Amino acid sequence: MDNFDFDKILSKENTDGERSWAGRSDVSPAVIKRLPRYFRYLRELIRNGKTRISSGELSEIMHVTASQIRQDLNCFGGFGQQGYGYNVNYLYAKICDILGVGMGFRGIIIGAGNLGTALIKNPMFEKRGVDIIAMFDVDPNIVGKVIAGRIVYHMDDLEKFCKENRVDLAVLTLPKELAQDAAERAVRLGVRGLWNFTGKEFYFDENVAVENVHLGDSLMTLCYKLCQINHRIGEQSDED
Amino acid sequence: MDNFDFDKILSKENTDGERSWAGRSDVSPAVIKRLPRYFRYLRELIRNGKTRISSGELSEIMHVTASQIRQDLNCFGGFGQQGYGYNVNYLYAKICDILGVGMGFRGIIIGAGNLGTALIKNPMFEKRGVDIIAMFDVDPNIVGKVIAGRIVYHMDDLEKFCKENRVDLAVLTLPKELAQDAAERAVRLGVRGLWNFTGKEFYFDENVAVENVHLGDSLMTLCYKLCQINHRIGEQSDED
DNA sequence: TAGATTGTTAATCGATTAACAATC
DNA sequence: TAGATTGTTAATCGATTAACAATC
Repeated sequence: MDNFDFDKILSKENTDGERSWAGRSDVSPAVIKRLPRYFRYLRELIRNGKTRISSGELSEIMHVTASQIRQDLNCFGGFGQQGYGYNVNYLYAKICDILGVGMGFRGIIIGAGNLGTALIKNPMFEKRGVDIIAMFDVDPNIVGKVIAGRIVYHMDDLEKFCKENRVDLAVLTLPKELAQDAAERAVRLGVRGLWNFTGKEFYFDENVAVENVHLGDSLMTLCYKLCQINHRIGEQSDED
Repeated sequence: MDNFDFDKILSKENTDGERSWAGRSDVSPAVIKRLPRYFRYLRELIRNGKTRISSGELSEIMHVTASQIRQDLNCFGGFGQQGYGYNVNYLYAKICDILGVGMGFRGIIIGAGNLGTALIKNPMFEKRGVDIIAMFDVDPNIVGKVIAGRIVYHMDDLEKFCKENRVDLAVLTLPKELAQDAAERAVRLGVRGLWNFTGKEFYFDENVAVENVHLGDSLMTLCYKLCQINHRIGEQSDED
């Protein structure tokens, strides 16, 4: 059950013969932002052998309203069936289609330090159908190594590599100071997606997709919540 | 200029004598989510020696509307001055206060693998005033080591450590399978904040702050954007 | 058919933007 | 004073929730 073949679900009857939603949607950002979470929970359901689910049931598991789930899923057409609910496999296949899982995107990781290594060792990429085909670094102690099956090339070979291999996206896990240069080189070589962990925020033109990840922002949100809790608890004990 | 003393700004006239906002605010989630970004940009301005800024100028740098900036900053009272703009140091100090920078939160990292190591080697924690005082792991090859100045203890010593040291938050960078147990133990020991990278989503009671980080969601958002771009570009060449 | 559950509309709620009076 | 820029209100926009008719 644990090594469930998710790819099979994508290549089966669930997708055959139907027009793909990939890239076509004109859906609100709020909905799009929630889709990856549906993806995760649907995989979990599939792994647990669940084949059908109602919006009510899913709402309990995911801690959102059933109304929102129905509204969200309906943006892309009727995935469900009245009186029955949703077919889990079918729904999973649809969401994968919308999000580009199965598009066969290929990526490279620039910066093979701890963060780059942590990411490549995580099954995250495979699960989402992204194939990381190489890593790059400048450190002579790292260049030439093989990490999780990927060769670490020297940054000097970036141009050569990108000309010989189609690269759709680059994961930027290198130091901030080198980030701008690396990003610009990658984009010049035709890379259209940047997953950016460097802390710098990049703004390219509309033909380059950028995801700026700021872990520090998340840490601050946690600290904010901690303040709220501490404050509330402090107040309570004041009242004693 | 690069090793600017940000702490000095927090301890100076900017905070003295005024009632702290920490924990007191009743502000919309949308605003709170944006504050860490202001924090980053304000630091950048300070590092560049800028002492005053208008909402218009900041809006250009941050790619948001000036109106939103004024609205956001006003949730906490008048930080600015008509005809002048905002004092950068003062604004920085205020936002730090709201977000709990300077509260002296202390944390531990549970899981000293590549991700835990990547995080501790990043200046992120210091910048936000969070003091990571120890790391924990179960791997005998890692336990006993010192990473970025922090001793890696065995998980068996978690109880002992938490009883001898106040621990406000725990960073969970350990494998999914061990996550639930580690989280519950930490909470039982009085830890009130969990920065959770394990992929599992935790729901504790209202007295435990949890930030569930899902890097895969961010990767999927990138893939979605890539699909959109590919689709648009594909359409254009169809029209030729 | 009866029961269940979606699809979809309408109502509510919240967040963003625009505009300008207040004021430094 | 004149110019600049905030603070704040009102208008717009978008997202969420509630409700129920359609339908499996």
